Amino acid sequence: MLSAVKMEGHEHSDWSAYYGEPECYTSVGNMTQHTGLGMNSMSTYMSIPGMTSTSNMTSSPMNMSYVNTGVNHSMAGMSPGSGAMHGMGAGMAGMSVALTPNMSPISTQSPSMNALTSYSNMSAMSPMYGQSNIRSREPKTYRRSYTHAKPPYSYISLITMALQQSTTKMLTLNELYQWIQDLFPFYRQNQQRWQNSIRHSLSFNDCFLKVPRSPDKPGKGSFWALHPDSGNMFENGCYLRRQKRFRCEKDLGRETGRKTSEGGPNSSPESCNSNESPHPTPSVKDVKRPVSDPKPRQQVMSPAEHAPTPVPQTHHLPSQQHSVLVHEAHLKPEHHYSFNHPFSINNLMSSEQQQHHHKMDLKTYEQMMQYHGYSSPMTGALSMGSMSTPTDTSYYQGVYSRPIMNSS
DNA sequence: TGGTGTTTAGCAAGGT
DNA sequence: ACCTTGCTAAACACCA
Repeated sequence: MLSAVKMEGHEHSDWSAYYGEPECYTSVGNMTQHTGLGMNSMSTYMSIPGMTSTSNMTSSPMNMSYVNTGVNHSMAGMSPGSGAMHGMGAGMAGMSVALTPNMSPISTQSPSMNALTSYSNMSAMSPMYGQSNIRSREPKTYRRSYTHAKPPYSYISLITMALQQSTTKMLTLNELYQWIQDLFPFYRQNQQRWQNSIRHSLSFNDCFLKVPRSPDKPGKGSFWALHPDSGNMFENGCYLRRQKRFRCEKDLGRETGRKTSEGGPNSSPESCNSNESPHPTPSVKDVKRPVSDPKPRQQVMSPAEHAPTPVPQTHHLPSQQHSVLVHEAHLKPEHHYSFNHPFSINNLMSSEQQQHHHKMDLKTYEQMMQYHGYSSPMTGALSMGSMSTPTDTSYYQGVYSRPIMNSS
């Protein structure tokens, strides 16, 4: 299963270079101290001696622990009884089960802290996270900065997650940057490198659509959204690697003669967008893509063609564009994030946050659907919990027991 | 001028 | 071996 996942293998040297000290990349469902909700699932991305991915994945109710094998270091960073885990409440019972016996000191003594502990390292690298009160104890336990731990997600995954987490399902490039950096401190370094890759991914992959800004929302850069048909890119909600690359259906029809998946002489400008939007008028920019381009840029939605939506926005993005996406998402419901795969975004984000935003989005969605004359229940892009702003989504803040939103 | 967006190219890794 | 996916670098154009 995980063998199908490319685990940043080319960066193995990077990993091993960091393995001098404990390291554990973990994503958890909910780390807030006030609730046990959402702890039924969790994913761990850690390097643990003597652990194999297969051995981990079998017995765990969470179905996985992502483990780097062959790494010889201790779990010192997950020191049992660490004060960093103060306030971590119940509801994390499922976590310890996923750990192998050699992690028993942790799991037995404090099951609720297993996968969290090492993530506390991240508080050391950012003033923002360093403010966490749970960080105040045993500082020397957290020596290794998590900026070194590259998330197991591909850039496409990260973009997809960010977009899906967005209330409006659209983000500007800068917001994407911010979301990724907020969630993964690894990406606070070498920005030129990965941001270039992000831009490349956005432009290159059919699954991402560029949504121009509306005239009343001037600013730099367009919005980026997920293609409404791209819902199956990450089967079972696993964001590690796409099962299959999404390509525009119309392009696919023309790409029979394409030599490789990356480019072809047959991507005509009028494909793809023409029937996905009720008003298929591509912007000027999108019709200029060369014939050999792998991804014709006609997929851009023109904001002027979409009726404004009198829906209260929980995000700062243009409402009419939001409505467009919701509309299209409604036509092509996405289900891929309804799964609870360990590497799904559901596990990356606080489930409580998701629930909260789910409610918000549901309300918004219903209003929107009313406006547009739709009446179907929420099954599309808004069906997943979403976040208002990237700053709200900081995974680590959730880890650090920061009271999140509705702590009722 | 810097950010954004597009395109090309090379490479690595995994799957068939 | 070949194909596909993903990452990275780089060049270039456009625009606020």
